Amino acid sequence: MAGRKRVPRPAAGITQRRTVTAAHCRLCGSSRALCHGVATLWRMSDVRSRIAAALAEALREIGVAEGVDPVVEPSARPEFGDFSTPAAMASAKVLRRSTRDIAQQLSDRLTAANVEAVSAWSVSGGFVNAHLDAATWGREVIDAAVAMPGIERVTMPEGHAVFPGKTLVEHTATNPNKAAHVGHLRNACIGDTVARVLRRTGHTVEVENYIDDTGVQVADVAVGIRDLGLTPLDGEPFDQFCSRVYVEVSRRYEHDPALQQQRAAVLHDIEAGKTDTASFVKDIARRVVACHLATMARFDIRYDLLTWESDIIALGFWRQAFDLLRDSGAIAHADSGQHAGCWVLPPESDPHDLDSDAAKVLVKSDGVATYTAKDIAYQLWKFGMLGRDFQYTRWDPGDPSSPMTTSAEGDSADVHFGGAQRVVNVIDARQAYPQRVVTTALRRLGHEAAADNSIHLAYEVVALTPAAAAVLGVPLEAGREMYALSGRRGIEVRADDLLDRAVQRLSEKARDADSARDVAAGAVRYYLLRFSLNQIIAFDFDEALRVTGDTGVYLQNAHARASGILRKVSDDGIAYTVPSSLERVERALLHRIDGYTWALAETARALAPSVLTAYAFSLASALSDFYEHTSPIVREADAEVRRFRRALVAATRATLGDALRTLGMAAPDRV
RNA sequence: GCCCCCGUAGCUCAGCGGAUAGAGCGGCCGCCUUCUAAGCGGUUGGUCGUGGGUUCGAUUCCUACCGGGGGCGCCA
Repeated sequence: MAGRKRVPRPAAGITQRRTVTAAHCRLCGSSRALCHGVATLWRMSDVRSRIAAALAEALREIGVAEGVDPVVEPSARPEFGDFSTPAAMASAKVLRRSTRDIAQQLSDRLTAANVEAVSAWSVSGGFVNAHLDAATWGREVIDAAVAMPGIERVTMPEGHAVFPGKTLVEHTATNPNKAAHVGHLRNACIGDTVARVLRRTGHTVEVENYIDDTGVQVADVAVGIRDLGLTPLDGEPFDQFCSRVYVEVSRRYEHDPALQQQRAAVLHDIEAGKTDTASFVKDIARRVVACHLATMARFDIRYDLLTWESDIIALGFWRQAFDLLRDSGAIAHADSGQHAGCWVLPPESDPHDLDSDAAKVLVKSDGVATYTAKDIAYQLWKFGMLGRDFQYTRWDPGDPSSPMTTSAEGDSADVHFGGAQRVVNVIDARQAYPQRVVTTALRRLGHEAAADNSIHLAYEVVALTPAAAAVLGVPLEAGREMYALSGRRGIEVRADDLLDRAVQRLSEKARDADSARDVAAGAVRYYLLRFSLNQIIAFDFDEALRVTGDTGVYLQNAHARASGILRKVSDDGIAYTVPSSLERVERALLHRIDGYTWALAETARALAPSVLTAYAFSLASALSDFYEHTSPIVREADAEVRRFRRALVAATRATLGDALRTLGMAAPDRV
């Protein structure tokens, strides 16, 4: 590459289409050769993108475009300016010249580039720093933020691409045999937030909730109700009743192993298509799913489609997948060895070793397909590679806002699901191995792109601190730091109960019941989202229900505070101007607002909700800092200052509101 | 045995190659006749598990250990 091609710098606000030039796609991670047609819509409306583009050009001019990334970051400290780049230090090595000379050279070229809203460049300690013209930059940031609520998608900044085609997100997938607990809720909050973030950044998204209504867990409950005659207590919600049955049946298995034959009989009846047993089990599952949907709706979590495992079986999806796998040689029948009589998928390391410990049995010697087998069929369907489709009906025909649901019968030619180009499965980290088997199967079938775009969005579990375990009456063991949740043993914090407790806590100070409910749901969501995905959440009641500091309550309160200011300070209808000299807290707040699209883009790229929670907290903190360290706007005598600060608060409110809604939280104007 | 995750302040966690390692909670001291004190300021508190290595630069990347958790089923 000549490295001389001039890239025209578009004026602010101009939208351009261009192809990503990095060696690897930042979205899918594959090399450019494998990543087909990913294009990015970028708008040079933010200074940071403009600086990065100008820097890239400057690096080309000094001949290091290949070896040095045009990294531009917010300056570590205000005295270093507004944005800084360490590119000179990296260039020094390539050019074998002094950092200081190169920094000065870059600074000179950047000065000559006349980047809009940059007033000066400086060099300090190897960094080249941009100093912004507050009046120009501030107006840009505020205007973009205030306009944001009206635009359908937030524009991705420089270097961030939108994945083309449909992304299918599967989450929740709680077994339909018990009430959802806080672990299931973590899954649902992650999945729901990822879907919201992708939609907000311009992606096409479909959300599915997989219902395992043919597994052992629901069979356990069927045994408890049908064979043991367990009945609900007066007023006991059906999902909680099932939780109790599940624990009771599991307890009885230990004393009465013969009881497990009852479960085997139930599973056998389902497999054989014996309709009275199947409909009995399906009825249990339906009623529990109704409870799960109600629970999740309290957190504003909804689905486009409920996918029933029984439909995958009834419609012969596995049979179809099996034929594809067998005909392609991806799986083979083991005639001898430890897997004799089974159809197995050989390990990644050796596509022919049927006897390996790492080989995965997909069809047991009794002819029954394993769970992972059905998951392969489902994954193929998700990518539209099965050549078959479900029938669909409305979950609640009387409620158009209820999800669609798969069905084995009926006629629904007008609706279509699946056929995605990318699949995100939100499943806890313990299931990494079977998820890997699924992608291996796709690869063996020759579906390389689908395998590459099959994302197991793994997250660690929620566990109990000793304090939380004690609250639940779990016997403590000396030196033990974590206690696992277990629906089977009844060790759990139910999602509904946790929310009830949060509502109760907030009712003390909330203006009314609706407000307490909204803020409580947001607070619980925030708590479950703020940990990075590979961190086990050490669940603690005091921490989860806390209302001060780094909490959802603080964020929502900050939004209400901004709304309150806007109510009190009337808009006089005269256009604001940004002063050329800003207060420390004003500049800091503008920087946080300016950083929103970057935080959102990074969240979408990494599929990491905690990036967005951390951003939202930093924005709310910046607002508090501003609020506490400037005099009340409502009493501000200088009309220009008043108009500017009002606009600044309006921009903050718009941005924080957008962030909260993208996190699935309410953005209340009063609390 | 092999694989994955975690180890940063008393506690819970951010920080995914750049400038003096941050936040919340807890402790201590302050601030409500001022747009919501669910707030703010100050203070206390860290050999970033340990040893090597790569680099101009490492909490961040590599490697070997140590400690904790999880996974390696003809369960889901």
